[in-house]
Amino acid sequence: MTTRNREDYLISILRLTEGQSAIKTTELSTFMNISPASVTEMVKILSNEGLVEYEKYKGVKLTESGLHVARQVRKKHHVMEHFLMDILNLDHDAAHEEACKMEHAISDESAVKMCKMFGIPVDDDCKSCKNPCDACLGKTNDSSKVLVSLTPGEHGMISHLKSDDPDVVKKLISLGFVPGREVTMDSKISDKGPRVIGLGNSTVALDFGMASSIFVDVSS
Amino acid sequence: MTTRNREDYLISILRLTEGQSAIKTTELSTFMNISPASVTEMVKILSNEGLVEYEKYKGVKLTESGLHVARQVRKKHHVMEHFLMDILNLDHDAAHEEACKMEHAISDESAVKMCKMFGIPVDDDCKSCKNPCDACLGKTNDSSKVLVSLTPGEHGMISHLKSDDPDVVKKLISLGFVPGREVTMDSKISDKGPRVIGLGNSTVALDFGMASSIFVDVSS
DNA sequence: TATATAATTTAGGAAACCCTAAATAATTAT
DNA sequence: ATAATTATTTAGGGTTTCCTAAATTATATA
Repeated sequence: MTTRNREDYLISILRLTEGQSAIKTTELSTFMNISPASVTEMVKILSNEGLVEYEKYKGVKLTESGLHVARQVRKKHHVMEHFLMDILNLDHDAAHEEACKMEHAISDESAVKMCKMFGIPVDDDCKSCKNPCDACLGKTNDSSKVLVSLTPGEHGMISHLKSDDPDVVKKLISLGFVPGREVTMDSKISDKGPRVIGLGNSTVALDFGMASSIFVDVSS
Repeated sequence: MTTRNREDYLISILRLTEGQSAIKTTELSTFMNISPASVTEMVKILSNEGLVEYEKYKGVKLTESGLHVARQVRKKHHVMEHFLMDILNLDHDAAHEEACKMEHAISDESAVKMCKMFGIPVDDDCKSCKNPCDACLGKTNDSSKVLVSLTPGEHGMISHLKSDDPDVVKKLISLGFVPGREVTMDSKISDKGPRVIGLGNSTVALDFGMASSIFVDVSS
């Protein structure tokens, strides 16, 4: 069970070893603003716990398990920072500061859920991550699917419309595609082609762009 | 500057003194699952810092300033617990557990923002609080109006979200409707019909229910 | 009221981190 | 290659919290 402190050491080491293979304890000490002596002491402990590889006078680097822990924590940092900046509107410095505390308090599970919920973009951790979380892959928790992605026969209720072009939304509404209505995917010509959609008793054909602006909660 | 630990002591004392005026160190010890000796020791420290009143063999109670700190922390606990349960779908026990850690990591400011964001109902702390936060009063900013009530062309900043259905809030957040963001009422189909809303560069159509859960500070 | 029991506090110690100063190893310059 | 300099580690201490065992005070019983 790694403590807050140990986690801080690990992510700092991760940060500094990016690119290089190992760093000197003095570098770490400067980076973390902790005396060289304390760093040496801690690094020996982390080494005993199998989280880092350390050779006297040579340097430190993370082991596999240390890397795993560090990445986990850093991912938590990113999620929290995102939450604080984009949802609670803190400025970057304040968000970073606070995320440094939160990253140690949030559970793995909650962090993943938050990633999913906010559809957090790929963070650098996941570039080299063996099993990146959904969030890092760009998925979101929003259960609704874009209409174009439905297969013929699938149906559901329109949850919302979203487009960069206001005219598209208005046009859709004027066609009767309003949130709450039932739609069915009838058929499609091609992947990027128009879609034939069942809407109430009528059937409407929409081009790909329009159908990409409709989000539906699919019924099973 | 109170540490995590001290904060834990304070909220435990708050919890146990509710109703009574003072509690015995042994009670605290049982409640916190910490040895009586350690509690006595800590209580002396808290007393020196002016956070509790303590008389040997008599008992402990919070001072004004201790009460203030304890309430602040407990408010944070409630907000986090709410977030974890209603937004991230943790069950109560897990949420409580995790909130016990988060409550020490989140800043006062962020906690207030979260209260506002979720329009958290009055929590018991604020009943006797001298300056309860807006969120606790349930009065979410007089000046804010429900989004559905805006007339086309009106715009403003989202002040908070509030709905009886946690899924609605979640969905709104995942769509980008978070406090602080600018929204414009574009058009409405009918009184109880969906609304077309400008959000950043995109335009979204939401059904009446969703749009009724968004509160905005209208700009003049 | 005197004493047995229970509650509470003091004493002494341990673990996690931090620090400064002194010692030692590594590096650089002559 | 050797001395001077710099980097790193060891030594010795300090703080915060925790614990167990022993001492003390309060309470209850006879």
